Amino acid sequence: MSPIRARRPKRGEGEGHCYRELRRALLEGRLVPGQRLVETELVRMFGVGRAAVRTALARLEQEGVVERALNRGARVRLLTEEEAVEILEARAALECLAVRYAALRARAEDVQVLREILRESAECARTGDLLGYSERNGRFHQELTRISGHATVARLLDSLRTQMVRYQYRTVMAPGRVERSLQEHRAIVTAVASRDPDAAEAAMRVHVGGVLEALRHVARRTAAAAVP
Amino acid sequence: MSPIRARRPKRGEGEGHCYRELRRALLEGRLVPGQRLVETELVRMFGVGRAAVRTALARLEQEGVVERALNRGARVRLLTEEEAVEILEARAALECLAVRYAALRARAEDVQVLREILRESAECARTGDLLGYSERNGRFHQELTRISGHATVARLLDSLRTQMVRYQYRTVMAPGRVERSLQEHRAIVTAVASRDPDAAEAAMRVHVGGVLEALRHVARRTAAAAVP
DNA sequence: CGGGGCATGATTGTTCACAATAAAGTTGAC
DNA sequence: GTCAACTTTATTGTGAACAATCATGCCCCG
Repeated sequence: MSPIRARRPKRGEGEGHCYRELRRALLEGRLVPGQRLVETELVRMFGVGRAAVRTALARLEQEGVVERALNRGARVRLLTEEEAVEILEARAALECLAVRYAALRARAEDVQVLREILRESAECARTGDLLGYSERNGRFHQELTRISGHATVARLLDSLRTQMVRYQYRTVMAPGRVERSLQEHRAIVTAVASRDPDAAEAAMRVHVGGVLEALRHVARRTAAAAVP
Repeated sequence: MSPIRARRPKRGEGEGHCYRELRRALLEGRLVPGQRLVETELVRMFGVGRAAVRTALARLEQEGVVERALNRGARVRLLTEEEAVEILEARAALECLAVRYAALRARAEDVQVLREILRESAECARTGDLLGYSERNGRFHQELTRISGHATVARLLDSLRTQMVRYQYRTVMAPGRVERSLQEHRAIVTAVASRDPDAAEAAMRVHVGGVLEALRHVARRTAAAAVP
């Protein structure tokens, strides 16, 4: 597919390299759900051995991003609407926990970073740059989990966010969703800045509730379009 | 180590077989944290190829049960007290979500199963069978997630519970913990039986709060014992 | 014209051998 | 006796070949 490949990775970093590259390709949308992942192709793409590709795929399967059928290879997992809702619900529960820790542990510079992302988000919202907003949205949540310092929740959230990649930017498409999302983000930052874990969790709960509603709305619209 | 091995698995089930067996050995305490997992030994133990062992280890690493260092192989991951607390917190958040769904979706027979586990737990508590109680405790939570019908949360909880295996039965050792745990379980079943998600979540929150406190207590005692 | 069986190709699961690396053990000098 | 450099050994990472399985296309028969 893409004959351009990075330099041949050294011994020992083959599997990790393949894993990270596959993950990035997924996040950047270069791999669409349902797409087959043929091992020999990945070998050519990443310049690693088949064993490395194989274990990387096993890891991605464990993570829930890829599904493998016996003797039939791996493909990018396709989420049903129910699964997307489930993942978002799990994310919600964990993001609430994370933001609580973030409020407890945020340093002044962390709040500065959040405010900067907020500023960029507002700019994107003003100019109608939905893709840019979606990217800032991702960065916002990622930054919050980083600030939380909660390694376990961070790991779980990272995995869940990767799985949601296909729906991520579709949820902000709902009319008026961007403005509400931005407001909700502001509320979260305010709570974190004042080191109030309860308020932070409450604000996050409102936010993820809004995202869930948006997702359900998008899903309904998609379903309606599919049955004319 | 254990030369007794199950029948040679057929083609295609090597990796899965190895993964499940390793996982079971971990849960049954036959593998202790810090223990090295030499690939050739596992090959002999499970009668599968080294490639299968390799990918199984990769999956277990992704799951957080095993850690691997470059060129130095895999070993059962050893949890610090902080990590144990983190995992328990993540579990708490997800168990609350799961029990909410369980309350919404429980059928009459599901409640019967829970009541039966409760009965057995009470018997164990009465006779002072801590190990038996710990096992019923595990079954109780597992059953709740099954009833929830929430596949995503079930998967995450399963993974987190596996990681906690070393601390699981130590938390119930705290004096008086068994009785409180049993009462809390009863409250959860009552809420689920009356299909009240809010009450179920609240009861679960109390329960996991108690477990967390017990863990912190045990950890403190262990730390005190380590520094005489 | 349609469908079942059969060859064919593509792709995966597995095995083996080999190179690379880190840990342990050994030797030797000071 | 101790420490450093070297050797040995155990174990992992990797590559290539082989076998098993699935998908595809074809042919022959009805």
